[in-house]
Amino acid sequence: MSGDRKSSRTGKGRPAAGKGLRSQSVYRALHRAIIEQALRPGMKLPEDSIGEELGVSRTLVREALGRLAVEGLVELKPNKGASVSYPTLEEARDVFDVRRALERQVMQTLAGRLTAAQVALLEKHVGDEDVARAAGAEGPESIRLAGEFHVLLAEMTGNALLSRYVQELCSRCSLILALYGRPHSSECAVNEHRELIEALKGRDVEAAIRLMDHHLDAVTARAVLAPRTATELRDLLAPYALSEGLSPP
Amino acid sequence: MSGDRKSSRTGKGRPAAGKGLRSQSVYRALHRAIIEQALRPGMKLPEDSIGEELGVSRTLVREALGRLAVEGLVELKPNKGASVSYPTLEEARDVFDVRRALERQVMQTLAGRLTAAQVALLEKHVGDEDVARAAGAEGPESIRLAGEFHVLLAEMTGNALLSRYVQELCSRCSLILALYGRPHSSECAVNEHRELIEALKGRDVEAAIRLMDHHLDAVTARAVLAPRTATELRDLLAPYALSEGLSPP
DNA sequence: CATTATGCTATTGTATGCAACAGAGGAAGA
DNA sequence: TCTTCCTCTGTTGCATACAATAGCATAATG
Repeated sequence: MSGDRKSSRTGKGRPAAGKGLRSQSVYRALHRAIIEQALRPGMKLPEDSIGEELGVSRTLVREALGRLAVEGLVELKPNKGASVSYPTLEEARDVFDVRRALERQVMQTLAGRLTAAQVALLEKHVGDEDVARAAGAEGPESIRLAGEFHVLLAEMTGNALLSRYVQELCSRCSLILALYGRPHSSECAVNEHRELIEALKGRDVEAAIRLMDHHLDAVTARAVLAPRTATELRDLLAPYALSEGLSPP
Repeated sequence: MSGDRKSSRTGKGRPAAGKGLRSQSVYRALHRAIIEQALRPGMKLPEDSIGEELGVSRTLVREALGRLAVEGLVELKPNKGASVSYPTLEEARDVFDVRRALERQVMQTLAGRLTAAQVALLEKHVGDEDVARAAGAEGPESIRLAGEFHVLLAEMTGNALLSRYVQELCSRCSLILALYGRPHSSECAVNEHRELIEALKGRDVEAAIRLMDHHLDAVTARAVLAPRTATELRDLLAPYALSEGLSPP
């Protein structure tokens, strides 16, 4: 009953409910820049420079930064300005926990209710994922596409709010994977996405939910989220230690 | 393991991660005004007037409105300004669906892990709810307190993000209940909250989750969310028709 | 030499000014 | 009378200007 009640087309045409035209543009530009790691975590984001670079005033940059801060992609310290978020391991786990909860809801809503067109769209998307993985190895492009698959699913529920939240969470996950992800992190994700589609075709809701749980477990496991609470510096240096053949006691 | 890992005190001390000082004040003022229905749904919110009323410039009002828009409390149409959100029934259902998913996660995290202090805090809160219901009948105050109970629970998970989302959703639910709620809508909520606390004391996670599901079902049912998809005007006029003894064909 | 005081600079916080757009109301024409 | 166009007002979109704060370098002092 709720398979595609709104605009089911998951495409671009936003519901137009937004703010100023150019403000939105700045927001999107920064968003993409962060997700694709042109702007790396921790990097400072001065209003002046950005505005100058994008040809707009501080006002619009400020507005965009504010929104990005609400969504957790940038950190905004009073009188100290904005910087690209540098999520801690704790925050990373929080994000994944919430994401699991919401994606379960997605599966519950979608299982056994996908139209043929929707299935086709999803399959086309995993095709794109395959291409991206084959071509650009597993750069930011792969991470972005993997996230978009989940956003696509969420949008198909017809629940705009659910969709917005999943999108937000996927953005943050991109950041997190970029920070803590091991090389080859999105390696087998594509196959898992195919399995998800298969599960959704059937009517076994429980199975679909379990599969999504496993998928997200796998994604989490591929990141370095396994280590127990350790001081931030340790987390930061561990990869370098390993790559140099050093082993911390 | 994640019962109270951060600041466990659910009290006031915000993590200080915010923007300008006065901007925040404007935001909070408007937020409260909306939740407590001083500003009713659909009401226009001109930047000038509000700024004048609060003694600040349009800039800060604009910033606050932007944030409120992201959180779904105000609607922001380009070149037409802001107004208090007037959620449709569809949107209301969306909100409740997402809320259910997240509050399940809350129960799962919390069941059997509450400290004595946390239990005491929760019980004190339901006490306040009782007082409010007895005194002010069931005005906005009751609705606000009912929402705060759930926020309190979410904060006890130690998951800041989960907490933020639940807070956002509860705010929207306040709006929704104010719009579509029947009289006496929060009537038995207090007892249900007590039952939730009892369930959390035990270790039966499944039972706790089921109870929360039932509670939210009940809350939803108390609103007018039952009627099937109907034209907006109809929803709007139905209560008036009933109160006048008229029955639409 | 260490330490504290102090002015400078760079960046944010806030207010205001100007241009653009939407909508209401009236005037002109059919 | 009805329609159409136009002006006119109120409000937003965006840019700029000013005030305030943080951090740093430097200098003064024990």
